[in-house]
Amino acid sequence: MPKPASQPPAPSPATSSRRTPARARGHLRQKLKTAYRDAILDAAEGLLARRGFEETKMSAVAEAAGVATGTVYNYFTGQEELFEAVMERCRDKMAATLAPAMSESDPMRRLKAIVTCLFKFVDGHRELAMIRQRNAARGSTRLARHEDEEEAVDHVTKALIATVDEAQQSGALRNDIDPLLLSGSLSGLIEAHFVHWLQRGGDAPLADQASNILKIFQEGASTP
Amino acid sequence: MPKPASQPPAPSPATSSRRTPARARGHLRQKLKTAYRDAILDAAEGLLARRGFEETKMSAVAEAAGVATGTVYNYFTGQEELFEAVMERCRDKMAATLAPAMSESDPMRRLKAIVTCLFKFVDGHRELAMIRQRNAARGSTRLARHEDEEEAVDHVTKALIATVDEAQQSGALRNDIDPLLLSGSLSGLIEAHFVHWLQRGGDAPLADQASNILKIFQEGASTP
Amino acid sequence: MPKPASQPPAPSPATSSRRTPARARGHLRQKLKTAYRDAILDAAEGLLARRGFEETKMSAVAEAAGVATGTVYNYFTGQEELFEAVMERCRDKMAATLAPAMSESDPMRRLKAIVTCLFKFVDGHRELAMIRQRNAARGSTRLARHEDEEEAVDHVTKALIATVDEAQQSGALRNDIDPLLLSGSLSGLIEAHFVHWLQRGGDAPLADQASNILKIFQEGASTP
Amino acid sequence: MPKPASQPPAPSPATSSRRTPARARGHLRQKLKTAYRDAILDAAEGLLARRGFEETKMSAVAEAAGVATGTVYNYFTGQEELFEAVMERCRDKMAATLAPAMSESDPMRRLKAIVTCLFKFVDGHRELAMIRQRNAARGSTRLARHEDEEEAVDHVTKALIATVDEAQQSGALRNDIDPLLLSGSLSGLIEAHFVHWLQRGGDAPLADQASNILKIFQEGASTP
DNA sequence: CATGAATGAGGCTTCATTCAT
DNA sequence: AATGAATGAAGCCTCATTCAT
Repeated sequence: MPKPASQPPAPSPATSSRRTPARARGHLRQKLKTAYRDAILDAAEGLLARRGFEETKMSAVAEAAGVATGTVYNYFTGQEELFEAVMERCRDKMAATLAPAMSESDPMRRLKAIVTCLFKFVDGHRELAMIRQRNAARGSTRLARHEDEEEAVDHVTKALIATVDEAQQSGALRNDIDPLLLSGSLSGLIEAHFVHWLQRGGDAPLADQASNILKIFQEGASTP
Repeated sequence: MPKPASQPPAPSPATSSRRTPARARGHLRQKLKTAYRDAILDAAEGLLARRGFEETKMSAVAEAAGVATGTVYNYFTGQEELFEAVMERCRDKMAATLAPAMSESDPMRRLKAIVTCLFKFVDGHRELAMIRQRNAARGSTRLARHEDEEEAVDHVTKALIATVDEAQQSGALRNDIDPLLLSGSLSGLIEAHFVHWLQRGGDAPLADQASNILKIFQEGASTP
Repeated sequence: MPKPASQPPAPSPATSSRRTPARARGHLRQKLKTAYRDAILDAAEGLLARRGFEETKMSAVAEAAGVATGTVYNYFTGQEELFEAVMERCRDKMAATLAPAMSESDPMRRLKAIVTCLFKFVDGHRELAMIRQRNAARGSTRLARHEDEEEAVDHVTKALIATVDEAQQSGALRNDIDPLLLSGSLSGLIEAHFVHWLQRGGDAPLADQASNILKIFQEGASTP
Repeated sequence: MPKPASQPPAPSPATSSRRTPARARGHLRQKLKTAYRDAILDAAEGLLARRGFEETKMSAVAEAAGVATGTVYNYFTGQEELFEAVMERCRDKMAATLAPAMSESDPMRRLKAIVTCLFKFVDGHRELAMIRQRNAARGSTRLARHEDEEEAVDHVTKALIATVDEAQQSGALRNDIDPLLLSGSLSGLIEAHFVHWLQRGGDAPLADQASNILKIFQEGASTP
């Protein structure tokens, strides 16, 4: 509706020359901008998860988002920034997902809560989860490439490390292993379950397996 | 060094184009071909490990191998086949490395032998190992991509699965977990150690940590 | 400042959409239109002088003018017409600047007056002057491009040609040289002084040098 | 002729396995490379002169040179380097053209020789000359842009400045004018003649007009 | 009309592959 | 066969222009 000629209330005479109040229009614009931005991010996220970083062309992202190629560049300066934004949003969502788990005070229970949260997240955001996994690989290779660059460790990884460390100090976990290595081991177990789940088709809910992981992690694989 | 071909005596310049009997020449040819092929594979392997799949250009491979770009295409039909050949050779070397471990009859001892062999291999072929890790990530994403394609599971992975299965049946490992998941967990632990080792700079010998892994795998991380 | 439009009294919010009688409103409209148009031209002029033709983007012009990109297209059909309009306005201003000089009847005095006017103009409108110089180069190359296109010779150039011609016929200037070439020579001298002035930083008033130019033009560079 | 099977002289048995002697082949390659490079430079030169810097697309250069787009990038890293190379070759040719004039010891005669050389050059290389002129404009605008950048003054300009300076010190040219301004004035005169010549169609030989220029420069335009 | 984001044609550049020598 | 330059398809990005609000 471009021209609602009658302005019944006309709240403020000063702005009466504008058909739509500036504030409302700005709000609309803002919403539209966010919608576009999100659509692009969503499209990129899906493609990144499905095809990987190198196979994700800007034009494909634009098409998937239902916009023109140039539009993408109105929201992101370039490919790198777009992908980075996807990763960041991914990290943010993961961090948000993790938040409730972090309030658990007992370290072992917190570990379990973390894993449960993670898997709940994966159940709801398979694509994001796949990106995260890819990026983990990317991360470790980058590490090999520029061994001195920034750490950029995942929020989740950090949480695991801290919690494992705490559990070791509280005597709940064995003390004869570098906490970094131990938390890495837990990460490896988590990823193994994730991969296993993917290979199974990703149908069954993953969250149920959190206790499985911790069972293995805590008790080991030997016959009890 | 693509040209180790020794030129025997070369009796007379006039007949030099037919110095060698046909059979011997064929043999020489064969050797030369193999030498070229290997040089190219070696170069590709190094670059793949160092720069990754997407950053490894055919011209760079050629240069690193000391041949012309076109030559690469005399030995491989294209980039994909070349990289595939590198991966295959990598898998073969891994399989060969694994062979002695497989002769161990007791499954638990065999598991430890496998891990030890793996880490010995990594100590000696860091580049190959890095490729393998990269490819693992690649593999799992590919899996997602063409979920119905070839299995292409690693020899090592197969060995682990079979051995874990055997150990479960012999009662050495807990029976309440899918053998695929259990062996995947072991793989995850192995990779976690590998990554940890990479992050530490990859200096210390990795083989020493085989027992560490199995300790965690068997006993778990809880305080004994 | 595209909006100098003073809003008279604005008697009642309810009738605010019809504050002004139609004729007055038309007048206002006209003024507003001109104000916008001028703002855009001014912005374009500044950017053209500063960044050059190829580096001057429509969006930058709009921003500098304080309007939206699309608005520019309400006043000019496109980039070419806008730039052409800038050039035309530039030519017009030059012509206006030149007017007083043209009333001088003696050709030699008129030449000096023209040069003086030119330099006064440059002193006051450095940007326009720079555009004019740029366009001179552009012009001569365009000439080469579509050798048959419009003449589009500058008003100043025309004035110089006519005056030089007159001076030749009056015997004040040598007759053995094509008047076009002779006036071109004077133009060249003028431009040389302008460039020299630019390279010196463009600080000192340029108008003082008018007599220098005419000295060289009339007497030549040899020791008197 | 790819396979001249008979190698009559066979100078050195060691290289007999190569059909074509390495040196000869290298020579051929070198020649071909130079031919390509020159073809590209020539094409770029023509387009730069005809269409200008901003209108000269890489693909057009390639097409004009009769090569594929990518080929251009085998010889120049990018557009900037290509254009720079054209300009450099242009400068070099100009410098070479100027060389004989510089051996003249008397400054006034040298000035005339320089102008004559310049015009001879223009007669033979109209395109290069046009590029030079464009670049002069470009140069002076660049100057305005980054007023502090490198000087990058033309060899010709330098020669003129030095010679004019010398002529002033020898008393042949008036001393009451900044030598830079005086040589600039001469440059302006030269360019004016060049432009005039272009506008006349560039048919008549330009070199004949060298004396005209110096006449004006030395004696001025007033009736003698 | 003003707005300013969407559009998409078009430019520059890269690199896997081919091919004449 | 080896060579290495030529090729051109394809990707990223810019920016003049359009158009819904």
